[in-house]
Amino acid sequence: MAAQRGEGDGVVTRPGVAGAEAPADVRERARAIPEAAVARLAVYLRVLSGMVEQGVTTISSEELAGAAGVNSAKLRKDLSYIGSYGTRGVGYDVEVLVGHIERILGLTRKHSVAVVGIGNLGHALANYGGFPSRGFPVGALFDVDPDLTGVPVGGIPVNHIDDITTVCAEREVSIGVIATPPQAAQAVCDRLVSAGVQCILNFAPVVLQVPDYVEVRKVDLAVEMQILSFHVARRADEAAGDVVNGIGVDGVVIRP
Amino acid sequence: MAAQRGEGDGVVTRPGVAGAEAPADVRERARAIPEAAVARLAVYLRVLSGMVEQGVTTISSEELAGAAGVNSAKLRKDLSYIGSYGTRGVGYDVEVLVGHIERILGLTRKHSVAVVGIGNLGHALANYGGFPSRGFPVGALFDVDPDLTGVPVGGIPVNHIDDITTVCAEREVSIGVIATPPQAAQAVCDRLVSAGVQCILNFAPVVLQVPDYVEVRKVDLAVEMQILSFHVARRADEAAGDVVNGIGVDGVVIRP
DNA sequence: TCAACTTTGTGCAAGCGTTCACAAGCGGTA
DNA sequence: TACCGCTTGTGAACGCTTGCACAAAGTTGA
Ligand SMILES: NC(=O)c1ccc[n+]([C@@H]2O[C@H](COP(=O)([O-])OP(=O)(O)OC[C@H]3O[C@@H](n4cnc5c(N)ncnc54)[C@H](O)[C@@H]3O)[C@@H](O)[C@H]2O)c1
Ligand SMILES: NC(=O)c1ccc[n+]([C@@H]2O[C@H](COP(=O)([O-])OP(=O)(O)OC[C@H]3O[C@@H](n4cnc5c(N)ncnc54)[C@H](O)[C@@H]3O)[C@@H](O)[C@H]2O)c1
Repeated sequence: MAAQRGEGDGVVTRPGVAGAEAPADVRERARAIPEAAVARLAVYLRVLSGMVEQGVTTISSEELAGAAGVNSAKLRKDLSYIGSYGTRGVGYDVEVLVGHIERILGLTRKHSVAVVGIGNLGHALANYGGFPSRGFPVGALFDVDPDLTGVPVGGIPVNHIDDITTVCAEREVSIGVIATPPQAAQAVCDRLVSAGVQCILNFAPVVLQVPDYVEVRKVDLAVEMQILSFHVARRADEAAGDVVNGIGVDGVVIRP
Repeated sequence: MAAQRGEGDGVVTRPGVAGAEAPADVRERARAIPEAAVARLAVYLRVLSGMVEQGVTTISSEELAGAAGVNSAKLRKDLSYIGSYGTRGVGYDVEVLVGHIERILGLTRKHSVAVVGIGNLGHALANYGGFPSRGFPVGALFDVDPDLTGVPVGGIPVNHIDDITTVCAEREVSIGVIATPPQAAQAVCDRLVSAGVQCILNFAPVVLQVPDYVEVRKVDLAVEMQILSFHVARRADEAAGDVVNGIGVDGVVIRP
């Protein structure tokens, strides 16, 4: 399960075969893009979309890198994974770049999203306008609570969880979002998988067990905060330590 | 900004000095823990807390790794960053491990959280019981909307954003959560920073500019979905490609 | 047309993080 | 006590990621 990812990523591009047909080239290239670069490409896309709205037509790696908060060399390398679409001495055509990133990220088709668990968080997600506008229309909502079934949230009526298989099939759901209490998460996950959903975004603080072919990403806000907490603690320790060791005692506060 | 991190992390443990005082040892060790390991430690902590509740007293690296969804060697290495608290031939004492991870993550003190932007998402966050129970009491809520000021959400009355400096100081806020529309995010961030907040969790889809000493973590759900989308697309391409290339045509579907 | 200037795309080396594999250490047993 | 089996802790190798630095390739202006 963990092996699966390393396996897939490491093999890279079947070197010799290359050459002729463009589609194969694109395909092979897509396979070789490091996960970390994919995440950044999505960020570049967001920044570039903003640029388009501001009427910017051309942008240099330096400018885009600044706006995206990364090093320009890294940005160029990331873009090089998807092809050579820049013009030396000029920069990148914003719309062209948007098109290519969208293609690589598979955004040429819309991905219908199902939210399961229409509580506090589920309501916020269902009402959020940011998903449809970025290629992810919310296509279905599910909850176990019979009082909720039929009630429209964000314009979509809630279905009962028991209908998950048929509804997901009908509406061609490709991404499932789990926003149920942790106790229910694994069961919901299993039902999503049986319904044919292969991509899951999980907000419940539990580690989901899924078959190899299912991709799970988790968002655990408490973990995020704990990482922040670690940095605070480390910084406090550092400061304390430096004072104790007599380093930096001269009134120069380290990271004020 | 980037240089700063490498500097701090690389130096590692001033080897000779070791021995005597435990606190220095702990401090030096904390400095050397890789970011990726910190994120996983937070996950181990969550799993271990569950174990405590189930009455489990001892756990092997293999079991814990399974429950946390990682490789057992990685888990042991992660734990080794914080010290040697296992017993060979037996495993780890769950409570002891919980204590040490909490200490390393700085969870021995509570971190008061301020949520800014009490809209859809802000309401969900304010009502969420998962933060206080994991060491992050919500201490303040802010919004620009005058109709909201004074209204209690999740038991805490909303303050006006203009009072952010005084209120944050009073309540010793150490983590700021930004849940405003993207246009307002940078301004809110600046105000949080002026108010002395050094850790920020950002839900708005914008890249925040902050001074070096401020730690920002972002949660962009559309980016998460786009990463999932990439994998779907890649998988589709792979399947198509393999058929085209005549590889795997023998009816064996790759990742069905 | 040519030279000066700008910016991309990438080879390469260094740094991190992951994984393997096994010696060291502990508890239990005879 | 001496041995056995189990599990930790970690050195070392590997592979991914980052950042540097520069040739290649384009534009601009004379
Ligand atoms: N609210 C937040 O801000 C927040 C933040 C981070 C993580 N989370 C996590 O997100 C999840 C949801 O949080 P919440 O605050 O919205 O909880 P909630 O209790 O408000 O909502 C949970 C919803 O899930 C439904 N549900 C329960 N079992 C179900 C099942 N088997 N199938 C379908 N629906 C089911 C419930 O009826 C309820 O409507 C939790 O796991 C929580 O830990 C929430
Ligand atoms: N709702 C979601 O599920 C969701 C998901 C992902 C990301 N986000 C992001 O989170 C943010 C909030 O989303 P939302 O759906 O809650 O939006 P919302 O419009 O419901 O709420 C935004 C709130 O911020 C307040 N606000 C505006 N300007 C402010 C300022 N300068 N200072 C303080 N408060 C201010 C508004 O009064 C409002 O109450 C957005 O950036 C959105 O992109 C939301």
